[in-house]
Order: sequence, then structure tokens, then C-alpha cells
Amino acid sequence: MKLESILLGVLARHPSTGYDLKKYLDNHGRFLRSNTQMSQVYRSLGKMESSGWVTHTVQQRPGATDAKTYRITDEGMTVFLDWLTGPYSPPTRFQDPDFSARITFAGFMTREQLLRLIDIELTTRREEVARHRFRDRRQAVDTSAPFDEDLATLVGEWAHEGGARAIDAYLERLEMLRRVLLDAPEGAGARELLSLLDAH
Amino acid sequence: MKLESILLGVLARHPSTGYDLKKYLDNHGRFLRSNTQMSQVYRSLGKMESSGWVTHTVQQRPGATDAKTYRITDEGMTVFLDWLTGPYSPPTRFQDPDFSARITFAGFMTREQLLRLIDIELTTRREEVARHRFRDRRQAVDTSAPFDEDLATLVGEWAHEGGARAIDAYLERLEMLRRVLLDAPEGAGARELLSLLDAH
DNA sequence: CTTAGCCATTCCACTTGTGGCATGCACTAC
DNA sequence: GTAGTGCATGCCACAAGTGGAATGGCTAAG
Repeated sequence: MKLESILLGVLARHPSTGYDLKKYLDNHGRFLRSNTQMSQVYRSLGKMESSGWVTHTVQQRPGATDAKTYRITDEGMTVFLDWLTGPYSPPTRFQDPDFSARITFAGFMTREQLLRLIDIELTTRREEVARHRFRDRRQAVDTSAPFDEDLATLVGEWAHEGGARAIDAYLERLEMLRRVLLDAPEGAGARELLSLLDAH
Repeated sequence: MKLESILLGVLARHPSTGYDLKKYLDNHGRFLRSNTQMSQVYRSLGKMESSGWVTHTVQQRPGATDAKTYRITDEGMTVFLDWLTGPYSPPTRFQDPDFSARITFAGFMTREQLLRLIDIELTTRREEVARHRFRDRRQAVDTSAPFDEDLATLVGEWAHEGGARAIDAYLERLEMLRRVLLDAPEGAGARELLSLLDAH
């Protein structure tokens, strides 16, 4: 996940200062990235500005540091939409934020594009499960340090079981969203969509 | 999550070549890291060797590239155990692999160390839930690009609900493991521990 | 009155990771 | 036979992220 894509997505919704973006990443966007540094935000912003993807205007704050409000340009919007609706290659870990980062900006997609994205994610994860679920999990141990094999086995089984449940639940939720999108009539409003979600 | 810590952990269990380590990362270790490059593995190995954390011996493979088997040194073991049992600061995203990376090497911990780790993770995530679960999720939209607000609302609610369930399930599993560790008698073997796991 | 936290930006040295290329043997499947 | 995959290492340019410090005014709590 590129920080730039997230920043572009936020700026595509509304103009922000670097500080606002950092706040976004710490609050609403905290599932998209851990512990992003201020410096990283400002550096990305600088780079994107020199690429012509964003521009800024200065807000004078008498007595304090001036605030720069960044806005996405048409070119930036093109870059963002190309990323958002372009080819998606799922990362190895389903917990990685690549997929959620994209659907965070679902408002900029059509229903068809969203469905394509979901289908890719679904088939990838299903394959993953098929390949790894019943694989041999034992691992050789040959160490001079004290090693508690019983504890290792317990924790290993616990982790495997938990991982399996997590991915199963994830698949079910993806399937549910997919069904809602397919079942919903063309011009369904938010209320109608949400009640379909509840129904499933 | 440092690649180095994972590599040290694997080498602490048994000697491996760079290629083996890469295979580990693609199979058993695929939940610890997405898409690690060969070059990255070899570079880390080189750096760790010059720090004195690992050494290598050469296996001649007649006709093919020589294989280097890496072994952890006493110093490397110290560094690894310092990381493993040292202070843990949970990342923002509970899906990030920091916690699982540590418990992957639970065999090198005592039960008490493992319990401390679990307690830190538990209290952090509980606080996180308390702070964010019922927070206002609405976001301003002020864009010139086409934006489907109904779709955005649907997906936003779906994602929130799914995230909430995921973290709840995670908390429950952590609590369960904690209880098993507390309930198990001192010298319990693997079989006994696993049946306790099933019982919960 | 003072401490703490929020607003806001910038710089810097450094560490990590990405993505691809080159090399070359052995074995299997078509 | 030849294409693909697995074994095995290493080099390179570049992109991205880390972790901190410096600056300085504002507001609210104690």
C-alpha cells in the first residue's frame, strides 16, 4: 500500500492540510496504516505536488505557522482513479490493507468495478485456503537454547485455528457484500441498501 | 516488524540457507510478511553476519551454486531473545503481524513471558475498541468527481461491522488462550494443553 | 502561573524494502 | 527436445519509511 494513494483518496473527497491528513490516518484511516509519521505525510505531499497531482494554497494564521491547504488536481484525480479501478493484485496476507484501502474509496467506483474487485479478492482467498488449510504445520527444531515444545505446539494450534476462523469469517462477509450488490435494484438508495445488508 | 527478527527466530530453531528462509516466509511464515524478496533476505543475512549475529558454512553442490548454511551465534541468540521477551508496543492495526511474529516463537518464551505479552495485547485492543467503536464515522465530501454516496455508505457500514466482529473474535481468542495458560498445571504436556484448548 | 496538549510545518540521517536482472544445474512433464 | 519449476546466490538503482528534533503560537486545566 502506497501512502500516496490514500492521501490522494482523502484529498479527492475534500481539501486538507498535512496535519488533517495525519489526523485522518490516526483516526478513520487507522486500519489502513500503522503509525504514519508526520514527516512521511509532508514528504509525500511535496512529491505529489512536484508531480502535479496536488496544489496548495496558504492560509495565514497570524502569529502561528501558516497552514497549507492541499487540493487534488485533475491529473491527480486521474492518477487516483487509475489506481482505484486499475488492476488489483492481492497481497499474500489477507490482513494487509490493500483491499480495504480500495473499498474505503468505494464512492468513486461504479457498482461493477466494486464487484470486480470483490470477485478478485474472493477467488484469491478461496484458493489460498484450499492450498494451505490442511498443510503439514510441523517444524523441525534443532536448537541449543531452551525450547518449550509443548508451549510451542499449543500456541501454534491456537494461532492456526484462529487464523482459519478469521479467514472463513472474512470470506463469508465478502460473499454477503457481493450478494447485496447483486440483489440491489439499480437506483436503490442508502436506506434500501443498508436494510439489505441487515437482511443477510 | 523487522525482517531480521523473523530470520533470527527461524535460525534459532534450526540452521537454514537463504533459500530455505525465503521458502519459510512464503509458506509457514506467510502470515508474518507479504511478498518478501530474495534480495532482501540475502541482504539481511549479510548485515546480520557482519554484526556477528549469524555465521555461515559452505556446502559444495558439485555442478551447481554453492549453498551457504547460516547458523545463529550466541550473540545473535541474545539479540533475538532480547527482542522476543523485551518490551512490546502494539502497532495501531491489530492485523499487523507484530504480535503473531512474537508468538510464532513462543517456544523460546516461558509461560510467564507469554502471559505478559498477551496481557499487553489484550489491554491495548480493549482500549482501542472502547475509544473507537461508537465514534462518529461520517465524513465530509466536497468533490467535483462523480461520487456515489449511497454506495460509500453501504461499503462503509459493511467494513465497520466486519472490523468490529473481527476484533471481537480476536479478543475472545486471546482471552481463551490466556485462560488455558492460567488453568494448565505446571508440567502439563502438549496433549493436556491441547485438550484444554478444545474445552474452551 | 505553568504545564500539557493541540495546531502546523520542515529538515535530516539513516534504515528498509522494491523490482528486476544475471547465472547455472537438475528434474519433470508434455 | 524444450519449457517450466525448483534450487541457490548475488548485484543494482531506486523508492519508501523511521525516528527524531526544531520552531512557535494557541487554549484549557490545575
